[in-house]
Order: sequence, then structure tokens, then C-alpha cells
Amino acid sequence: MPRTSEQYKEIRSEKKHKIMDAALELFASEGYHVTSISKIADKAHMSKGLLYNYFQSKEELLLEIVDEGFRELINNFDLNNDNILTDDEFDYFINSMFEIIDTKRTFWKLYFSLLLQPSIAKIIESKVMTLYQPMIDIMEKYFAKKKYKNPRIEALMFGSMLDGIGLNYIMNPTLYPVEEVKSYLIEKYKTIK
Amino acid sequence: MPRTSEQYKEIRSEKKHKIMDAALELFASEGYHVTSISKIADKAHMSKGLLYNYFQSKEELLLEIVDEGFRELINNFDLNNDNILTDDEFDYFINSMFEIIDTKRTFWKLYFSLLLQPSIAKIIESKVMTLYQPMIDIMEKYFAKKKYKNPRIEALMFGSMLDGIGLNYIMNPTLYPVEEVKSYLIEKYKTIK
Amino acid sequence: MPRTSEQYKEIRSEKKHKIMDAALELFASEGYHVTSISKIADKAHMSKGLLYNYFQSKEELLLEIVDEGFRELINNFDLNNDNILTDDEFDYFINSMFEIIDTKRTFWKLYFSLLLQPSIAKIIESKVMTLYQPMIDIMEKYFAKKKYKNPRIEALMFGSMLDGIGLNYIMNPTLYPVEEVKSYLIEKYKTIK
Amino acid sequence: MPRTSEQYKEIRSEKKHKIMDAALELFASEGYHVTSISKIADKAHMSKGLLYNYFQSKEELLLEIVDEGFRELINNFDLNNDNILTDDEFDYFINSMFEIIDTKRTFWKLYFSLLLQPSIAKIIESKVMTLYQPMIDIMEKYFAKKKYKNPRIEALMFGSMLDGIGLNYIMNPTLYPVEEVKSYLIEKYKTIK
DNA sequence: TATGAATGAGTGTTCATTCAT
DNA sequence: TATGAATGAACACTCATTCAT
Repeated sequence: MPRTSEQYKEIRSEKKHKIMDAALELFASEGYHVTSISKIADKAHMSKGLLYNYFQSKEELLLEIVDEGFRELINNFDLNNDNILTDDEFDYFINSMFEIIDTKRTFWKLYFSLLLQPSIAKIIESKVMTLYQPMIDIMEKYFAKKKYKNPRIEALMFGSMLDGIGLNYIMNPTLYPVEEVKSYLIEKYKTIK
Repeated sequence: MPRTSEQYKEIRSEKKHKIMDAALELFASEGYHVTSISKIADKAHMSKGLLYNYFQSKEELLLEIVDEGFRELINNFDLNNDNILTDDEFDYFINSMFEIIDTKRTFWKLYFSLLLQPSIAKIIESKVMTLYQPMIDIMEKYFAKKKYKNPRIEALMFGSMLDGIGLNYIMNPTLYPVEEVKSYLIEKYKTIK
Repeated sequence: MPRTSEQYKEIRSEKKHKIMDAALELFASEGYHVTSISKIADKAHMSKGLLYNYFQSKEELLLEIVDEGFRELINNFDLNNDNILTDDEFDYFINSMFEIIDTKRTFWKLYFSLLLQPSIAKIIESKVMTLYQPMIDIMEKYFAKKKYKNPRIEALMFGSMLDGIGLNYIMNPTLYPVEEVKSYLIEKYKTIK
Repeated sequence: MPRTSEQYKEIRSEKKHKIMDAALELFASEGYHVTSISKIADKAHMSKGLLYNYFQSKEELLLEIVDEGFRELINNFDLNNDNILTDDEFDYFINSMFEIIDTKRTFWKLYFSLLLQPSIAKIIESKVMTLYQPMIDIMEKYFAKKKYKNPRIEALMFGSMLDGIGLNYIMNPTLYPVEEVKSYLIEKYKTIK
């Protein structure tokens, strides 16, 4: 007698995440192209063949990792989903951003690495762009409300700075002055000039 | 009629740069791991075998490309080499920075891509770090002179922002508001608060 | 209320044919080696595992398909089983041959494809040969009765022609002049010279 | 100092045929799908990698084999290329056809096997069709000149018969009465009724 | 200096078959 | 009877590197 479809679903979900976890770690620490399917399967304690029972290809595996990783950042930005960022929400985002990077450091290390590899960027670019744009828009409104001279540029700059911060934080985690940067950002952008 | 050793040296150097140019373009547009030695040899109009006459390995070829590319940025920062950045030198750097990215866009696209690939970063990291640190130090002094409250953080932030700007500019060259960003940076950091 | 052993047998037989139908269609349209057990199971709306409950292997599944397919042709040749072919029986065979190919086109497409694949031919050859030989013998007698000069050769030629006709008809069903060929065969072989 | 381009050309041509010979033999005796690139490389006494220096893929290797094999048949049909088949040319073709099958038995065994495998037929069909049609056309003219009632059908039948003969001859080489069939064909089709 | 044939270990992927449930 | 997760050996193909010429 076969397992119930519930049981199968559970097995699938568990195994899928086991694979994604192993892959994420290896992609992040070794690089996407350098990480072979064999290594992933080894780390996930299963056969190569089984991996293809869950993901159609190495690319698809990567895409699902990116998708899941990004969902968490989005959920922490503009929390009540009204497209308007309050000062409290801004505060919360700055703090949770670092927490997300902290708890999901592996993913963000991977993310930044993917973004700059032309062969991979093509695959994830469209997905990332659709997620990124709304955040920029909301920031523009936030700066406009604060009477900044040029809100669009300010939003772009803010995005650039976050990118740069993320980049440096990921690359030099031990040296990076996280708390000071948090205060700096909040003080700088939240308070009206 | 044998060539003089001078002539041989010149031919060697010319060939070497032909290879490096081809490799840079391919590494940048396709990615390091995706670019094969065959493709590089084709683009440089020579045989695979000859390429190994000039570079011991694919890795060494990459390292020489990075080395040369970085030398140009360094030469444009703190031009009189006195470790003190004047306002004029700051102005010049901001402008030349964009020019360097503009004229050497291919290299910087490659550079950012390398930085985030763990398998490659290991190779180039030490070289890059030794080049990067002095620039941070000089910026800290610059901000100190300008009586910024926390010059070290400000210098780190400045570095982060430049990284972010570079990153975004490389990725969205057509959309990026170069001139506005230039003015923004100069106005923001040069003028005393 | 357990099912009777009769009912079980019937269910088994039904399932078996469901699998054989799916397999035949796929083997014929895609090819034996290219068709995976997964595809067959999908098409038969069951799991891979169950399929192995009815057939020991992919090879055995193929053999049973060939066996069944051939039985129908045999049944239409020398209908009263007296080993003597009358003119009426010859007529009927020529017509029913095309009908069989028509209604069982899928099988015959498969059959011809199998015959020529050495890796598969080995498996089915012995079975096919034992079925084919009696038909040749009967044809030889038929031609002898009609006073053909060399009945054996004529029988072989007839067999070759049928093979050729079948082959071409299977490969170019829309272009093939079925009716004309029927008349041609009957006129040519039935009437005494 | 490298080899001259003449020398390279020779090496390439020699190796290419070595591969094609090995592949033909294996494709014919084992089947296309069952024959792995590894086996071909082994038989040709070289590495797998080298094989891909000469053929882009397994498919391309097959296509080149088919192309070459067919060229020989064409060259022996309608020898003076005037699109008109004389009785002597017909004689010569019937005899050389068997010789070609005899000396190139391996190829024709392969050819018939390919034709019936849907997954492969698609690849070679267009090439084969363009080669086959002119031969049918010439036969139709030949039969028309001989006042056959329905030359087109007769030509098709002739083609079918040749297919059938080839098929049977390839499959039962030891039993097949070659000489008798030759006489049969020549007597039957060459002499006016 | 210069060529490209040659290698061999590696890649992502497939699939007939088994097995715990 | 019935499921589909799991395996492992095989596959076609790639590529940095070497080497005879």
C-alpha cells in the first residue's frame, strides 16, 4: 500500500529543501559554475539521480533558491503593504535588512555573486528586476514626503548605497561596523534636513 | 638576420596584450568560467598552444589582466602621491573615476564579477586588498580634515557608495544618471557642512 | 467482499493491455530506445512501479507486444488452416493485409523498426522466424500449383515484395497508391500466365 | 615549427575516416542508440575528446556516414548522367547494386535500420528523399519507353521490390539467392513484354 | 615562435530498475 | 495492488592542458 499523497508531499518538500540548502551553501562558498551536481548530491546525502527528481536542471535549482531568498527581503519591506513607508517601517527595514543578511548571509553572498556573472545574470535578471523596482518606487515616495530636493536620485543613491553596503558587508563580515552603519543610515535618511 | 632582443621583447609584449585584450572582453561579456581557452585563442587569432607560451595557465592570464586594470585607477587617485587629498584632487578623482569606468568599462565589469565569485576571489583578493587599503586611509584623512564627526565610518561609507555606484553603473549603463551622480558626490563630500 | 479470482484475472488483463497499448504507441512513434518507462507509465496513467508488476522488464513488454501483433496476421492467412491457399483466400489475404496494416498501422510501424535494429532484432528474431516460415511454404505451394517455373524463388520474391510494400506504405501512408497496388498484386499473382 | 596545413589536412582526413569506419561498424552491428561514443572511440583507438574534434555530435557523425554511403549508390545509377537509363545501364545497376550491398553491407544494414527508427529517420529523411526521388523518376521513364501500361506504378513497385530485396538480403545474407534474383530482375524488367 | 591534434578527467543529465510503504 | 522516492551506472559532451612537429 502506497503512502498517502500527504506523506509524499512532505517527503518531497523536505528533500527539496535539503537539496536547496546544500546547493545554496556550495554555490555561495565555491561558486555556481565550480559547484558540480555531484558535490551537491554528496552534501545532501543522496544520489545525483534523485536530485533530478526534484529539479529539472542545475539552472532551475538556482532559480528556486533565488526566488525563495528574495521573498524574505520583500516581506520585510513596507510591512503593511500600503506602498507608503513610515519612519517606523524604515527603521524596521534597516534593522531587519542586516538581520536578513546576517541570518541568510550565505544567500546574499550568492546573490551578489550571481548578479555579476553575465552567464548567470541573464537567468535571474528578469526575476530580480521585477522585485527590485517596487522598492525603489516606495523609497522615492518616502524621500519626496521628506521634501528632498531630488527624490528619484536620492532613492537611486540609497539603493546604490545599500548595494555597496551589502557587498562590503558580505565580503568583509568580520571588519564591517554593522551597528555604526545602521545608526548612520537611520540618522541620515530618517531625520528631516 | 636575427631580430635584436629588443625586437623580440616588443613582439612578445604585443602578443601578450593581444591575448589579454581578447581574454578581458570574453571574461567580461561571457564570464570567466564560461570562457574557454579555445575561444580566447580564436579571438586573439592564434593557436591554443601559443597562448600557453605566454601564460602558464588560465588563472595567470586572469591575474595579469586584473593587475594591469587596477594600476590605472591607482594612478588617478592622490595624483601627487603625498597621501593627502586636496579638494581639486577629489574633484579630479570623481570625474576620472567615471571616465575610467567609461573607457575601461569591460575591465570593471569583469572586476566586479570576479570579486563575488568565491572560486576566483581567492586568487585576486590579496592583490586587490593591498591596493584598496591606502585609498581608504587617504579618504579618512580627507574627511578628518573636513571635521566630519566620524571620519573612518565616513570613509568606509564613501567606499561602499563608490562600490555601489560602480556596481549599478556597470549593470545599467544606459539608465544611470552619471552627471547627476557626479555633482551629487562632489557637492555632498567636498563642501564642508 | 473479496473479488473472485476471475475478476482479478480480468483486471490484470485489462491493466496489462492498457500498458501494452501505451507502450506500442510510444515505441512506434518515438522509437524503442527513446521511449522511457516513465513515459509509458504516464501514458498508461499508472506508476512506474506498477508497470513492473505486470512486466519483468522493458524487453519483456516489447516481446508481448510483438507476439500479440503477429497473431492477427497469421490468423488472416490460410484461413481454414489446411496449408493450401485457394485463390479466394489469396484475394482475401491481399485485402486483409492492407486492412491489418491500416487498423494496426502503429504495430507494423513498430515491427519494421524493430526488425532492423540489431540490438532488438536478436530478441524478436526467433519468434518472428517461426511465424514467417510457414507462410513462405504455403506461398511456394500456391505458386507451384499455378505452374510457376521456380515457385520457391517466386515465393521469396513475393515475400520480399510484401516487405517492400509494407515498408513503403508505412513510411509514406498518404502518398502510397494502396488500391492500385492491391489490383496489381492480385492480377499479377492470381491469374495463371 | 608546426606541420604544414597540407599535413594537418591529411591527418584530419585519415582520422575522420578512422572514426567513421569504427562508428559505421558499431552502428550497424549494435544499433545507433546502443552504440556509445566511448565504444566508438575505443574501436577507433582514440580518446572520446578527440572524436569531438572531428564531429560536432553523434548525430553529425551519423549524417556524414549516411552521406558518404549514399554517394556510391548514386554514382552507379544512370552512369552517364543523361537521366535516361539504357538496358545496359539497367543491367549494370542491378549487378553493381548487389556488389555495393556486398562490399558496403555494413552501411546498408545501418541504412535500413535508421530508416525505420522514428527518432533517427527525422534526421536523415530529407537527405535521403532528395537522393531517392531522381532514381524513381528515371525508372518511370525507363518503363514508359518500354511501353508498360502504368510506368509510375511500375517504378514504385520496382522501388518497393528493391527495398524488400535489400531488406531481406541484409537480414538473411547466407540464405538469400542473390544470383537467381539478379536474373529474375533483369529478365523480368529488361525484356519487353 | 607556432600549430592544432590529442588527452583524460570532468560535466550535467537520463533512465531501467528496486524498494519501503 | 499500487505508489513514487531512490539508486547507480551509463550517457553525450567539454575543456584546460600537453606535446610532437
